[in-house]
Amino acid sequence: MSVTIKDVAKMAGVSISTVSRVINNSKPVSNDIRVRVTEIIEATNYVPNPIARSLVLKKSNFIGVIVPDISNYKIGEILNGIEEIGKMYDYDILLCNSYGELKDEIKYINLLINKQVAGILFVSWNLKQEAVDIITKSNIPSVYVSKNAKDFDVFSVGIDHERAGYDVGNYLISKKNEDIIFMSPDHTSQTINSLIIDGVRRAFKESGRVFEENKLKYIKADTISAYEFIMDYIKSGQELPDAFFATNDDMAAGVINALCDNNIDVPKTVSVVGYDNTRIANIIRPTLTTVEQPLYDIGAISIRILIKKVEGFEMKEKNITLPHKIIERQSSI
Amino acid sequence: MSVTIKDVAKMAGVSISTVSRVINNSKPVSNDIRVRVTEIIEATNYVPNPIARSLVLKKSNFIGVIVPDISNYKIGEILNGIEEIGKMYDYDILLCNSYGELKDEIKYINLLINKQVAGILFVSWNLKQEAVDIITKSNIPSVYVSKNAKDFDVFSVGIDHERAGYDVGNYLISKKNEDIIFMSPDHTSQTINSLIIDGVRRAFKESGRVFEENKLKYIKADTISAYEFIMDYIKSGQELPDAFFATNDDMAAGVINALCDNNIDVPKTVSVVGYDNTRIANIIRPTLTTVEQPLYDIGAISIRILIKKVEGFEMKEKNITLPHKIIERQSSI
DNA sequence: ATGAAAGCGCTAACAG
DNA sequence: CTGTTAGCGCTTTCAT
Repeated sequence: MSVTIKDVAKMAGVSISTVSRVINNSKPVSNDIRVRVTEIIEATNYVPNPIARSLVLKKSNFIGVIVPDISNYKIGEILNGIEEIGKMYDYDILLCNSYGELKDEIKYINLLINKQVAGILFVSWNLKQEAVDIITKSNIPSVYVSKNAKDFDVFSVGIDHERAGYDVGNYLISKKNEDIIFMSPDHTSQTINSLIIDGVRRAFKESGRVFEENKLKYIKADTISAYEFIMDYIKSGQELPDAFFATNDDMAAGVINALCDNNIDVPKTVSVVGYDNTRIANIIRPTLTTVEQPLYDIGAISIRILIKKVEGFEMKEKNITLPHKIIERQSSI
Repeated sequence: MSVTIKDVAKMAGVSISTVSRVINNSKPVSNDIRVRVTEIIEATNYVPNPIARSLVLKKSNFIGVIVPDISNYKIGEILNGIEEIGKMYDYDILLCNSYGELKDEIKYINLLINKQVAGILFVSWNLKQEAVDIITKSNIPSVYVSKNAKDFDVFSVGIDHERAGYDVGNYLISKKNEDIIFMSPDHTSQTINSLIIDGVRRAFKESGRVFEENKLKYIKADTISAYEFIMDYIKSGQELPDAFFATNDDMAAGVINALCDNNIDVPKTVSVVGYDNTRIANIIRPTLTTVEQPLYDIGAISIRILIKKVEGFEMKEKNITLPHKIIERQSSI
């Protein structure tokens, strides 16, 4: 059915080795033969069978990408970068969705190793030693995207969440907010959220403030939960703080909605700051001050590094930190 | 390095064909041998090399998925369904992002054919004959997800946008909205948007109303453009309609924001209805009445059908239409 | 510079 | 039921 190297060889009146040589430029071939073979390749639309090639080379041009949730906005942006740059360098993306479960992460790592992917790009909410170990042992080049990747001896790309938290802390302080309430979905260490809060703590410390632990509230990471938290807060009759800082935009949106539903002026009475700069930040009223991460670039750079590693370049820098940015909008003053 | 079928055969003291037979259950094998081989396979952690298998079978267990935009919310949800069900049946997803460009769609189709994927799942905003032709000619099983897939002789999964538009039309009419303005991003035929509007037209016709073409406004499909359209509309002093229907939630959000910024009560003065039921619909105030599509299911069912085709089942129904639903929220009354 | 031949790991006749 | 053998399409020694 489709044309093979044999067909090309026959048509050109040469051996298949010669055809292989002109395809891969692996050994000198006399000029007239090279031209003839090339012509035939073009005429027949011949494309080498990548599977056969993989079999003998023991290496595919697949890059296995494991992500924790395809439909997540942030992951989607990162994947856009990965896919675009990957294709640019002629690598194909083998996509695995782990749903953030270590069990599935490991399952997919093994699957990718078995498929002899050229490289593994591992995106995780929370990197675990076990996953790193399996990948490392396989000797397959790998790059990690995870907020805690720097805790491991691996190549990684990301932003400095502690620093971002620090920046938000300083921003809030500079705006003369005395009483600030922090909303974060969890208190286990090593999550993005706790890194952000760590940064805030540092900002507080540096400006001689005390970070009161009871100002840190653990709320589920969605709009509804944040909304209800604020409703309860108001109902309880406690005094409002000068500002709320939620570690993701969804929560911040819930805060704004609850405040507005109680006719509390945002930002005049209370400022609200989010994190992630999702589409919602621009749509909600008042629009949301938040922290932007270069998601597309995280994807693009991580795969670029991975491909360099795959192709044998020595990389010096192991951890690439990309810049974040506070986007100031209407919700803070 | 890794253990092959040869190693297993040697260890079991049988031929490689026998090992192959127990792996694939392709031919009867005596029980004791089967047990012995199985034990060795487990002990050695042997996994057949999928590349070698693909080479001889001329067929991989990859399913090529071409999507128009990974980071798009709707695509992400569909991909979730595709990935999850695909993995469940042991197929791997080869992801290609076409950015909706026919040129790239074709490039990736050819790439997937060359990779000998087992099947192609083609997701497109707007299916073109040329793409269909190439896939069809390759004889690779395929399933399409595109609002205009039904215009071609292919297997497809989706919702009936015309019918959804019809339902929205009837919904709006039943709510006693006399004057309605429709906002849609384009007027080229065969887009989702025009299908929706076609449905509205039918609803109008059936209830004896005239669909006035000047009530249909072509606006760019983003929040800002819709916002500005409404601002201009109000500034121009024209009378407000009873309702706005935008063919996506982002636009509807812009409408709501503009209306609210002008102190126009939604829904008491004007109702607003969107389309897609994105996260924004629940976050914006007032929350948005909109049309929900079963995105995850579209992905899940389309790949399920594709896999059945790949595995040789005869499918009778070519076009699967999944149910949509109007989600009534605060923005309409 | 070129060709013949071996072999990557596996499946599928074919023979027994 | 089991083993032998011939490839799948390609790369890569090893000769020439």
